[in-house]
Amino acid sequence: MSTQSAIKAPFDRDRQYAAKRRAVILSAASAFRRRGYHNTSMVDIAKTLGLTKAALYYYVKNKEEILYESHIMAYDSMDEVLKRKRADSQSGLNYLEKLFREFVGLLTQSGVSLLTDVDSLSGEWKEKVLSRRNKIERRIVRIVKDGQADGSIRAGDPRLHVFFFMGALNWLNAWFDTEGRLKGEDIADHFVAQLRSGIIG
Amino acid sequence: MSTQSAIKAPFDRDRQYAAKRRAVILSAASAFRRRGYHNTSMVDIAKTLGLTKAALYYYVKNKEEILYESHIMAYDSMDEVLKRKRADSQSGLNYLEKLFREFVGLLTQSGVSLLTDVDSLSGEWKEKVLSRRNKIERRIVRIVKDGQADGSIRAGDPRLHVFFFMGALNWLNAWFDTEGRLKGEDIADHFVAQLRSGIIG
DNA sequence: ATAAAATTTGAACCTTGAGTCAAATTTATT
DNA sequence: AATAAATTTGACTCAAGGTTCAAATTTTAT
Repeated sequence: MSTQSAIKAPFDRDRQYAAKRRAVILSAASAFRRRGYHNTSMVDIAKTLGLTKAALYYYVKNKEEILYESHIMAYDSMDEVLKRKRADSQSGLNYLEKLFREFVGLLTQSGVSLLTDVDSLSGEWKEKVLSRRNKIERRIVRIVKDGQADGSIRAGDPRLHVFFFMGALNWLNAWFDTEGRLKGEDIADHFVAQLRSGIIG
Repeated sequence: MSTQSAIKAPFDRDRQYAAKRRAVILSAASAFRRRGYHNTSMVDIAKTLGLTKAALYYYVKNKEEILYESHIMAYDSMDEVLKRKRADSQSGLNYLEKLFREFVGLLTQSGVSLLTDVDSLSGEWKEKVLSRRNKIERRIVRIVKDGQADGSIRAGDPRLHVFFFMGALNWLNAWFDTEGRLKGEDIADHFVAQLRSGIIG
């Protein structure tokens, strides 16, 4: 046990730390989504976790970093979906449907939130977040274009197609209530259907 | 002129005052939409109008009142559209298309903004704004139901139909740039088409 | 059991920005 | 031109909340 733990112990420590840091960010992100960034104080975030304001600074440089990391986490999740679903694309439309369903799942099942408070980030951080968002948006636009090429998606400015249903996604984020009677699966079904018939070729 | 102006003068004063107050709110609303409520200071608002922070308080009780009034103005505009378009409804779908086009017009042509910072309002004010929003939402849900009854709109939870395309509207509000190359009319055409095919019966 | 490292805290500090107010300035009235 | 009313301002107060840090506490390793 001694040689083992000598190696594992610091590793576990790091894992503990990382897990706690992650918890801080996830908890904060959820509050940001519900109440907004500026309506959520560091004290609020700390209290939710049973900590003191000061303790947060052991895990995080400042409040802005929390906001930044919540954005990054959301985009990481989306990237993961993008990557995971890449293989099985029958047609552009089919690919898009699958993606959209997964995205709705992220927002309703997992605790992922798309945040809108990008303007509360400064300089560098803001740029990074915006560039991540643009990257994803461009990838989706690309898929729409492919769908238009293979005839599965109807003509029209692909960016406008994307803006339309991405708006639905962002708005979902604002009204969806985990406790509510509407179940995530049902919403996904409905949204995918509406996406599909809205852009089918 | 003397008897006339004796009557008109105070009236004109009031009009001046009201016009200026309105300018304060519109200008602030535009800033709120772009940068967010909390990222816009009273000094910012004042500077845009060539005034000093203190002068704003001659027109407005406090910052929150500005946010409240911007919300109300937006909903007034939407109510006006709702009322104006009521008469000529062929079918539920047709009515909805017209409404949606007008709404897109409000956001792209007129300076109207749908704001999301409801949580920065307190108690009474928050309730009033939410009740206005719900009222409009219910009216639109009602139209969708009518459309389902007359067969012009396809089945499915009407609230989800509404959430979907209202999301597009709210999101439009976030990305649309008055200076950009996309013209309001084109967006309206595209969005109406997508709305239509997304929910047609 | 003890020392070292990790974690958390209480009590301050500091900055930002909202709101106030008496005085100054501008505009309207006679 | 003089006066009154309306409008704007500069200088200030004040509270909220983010951030810091030395000390206290808890956890881990020997």
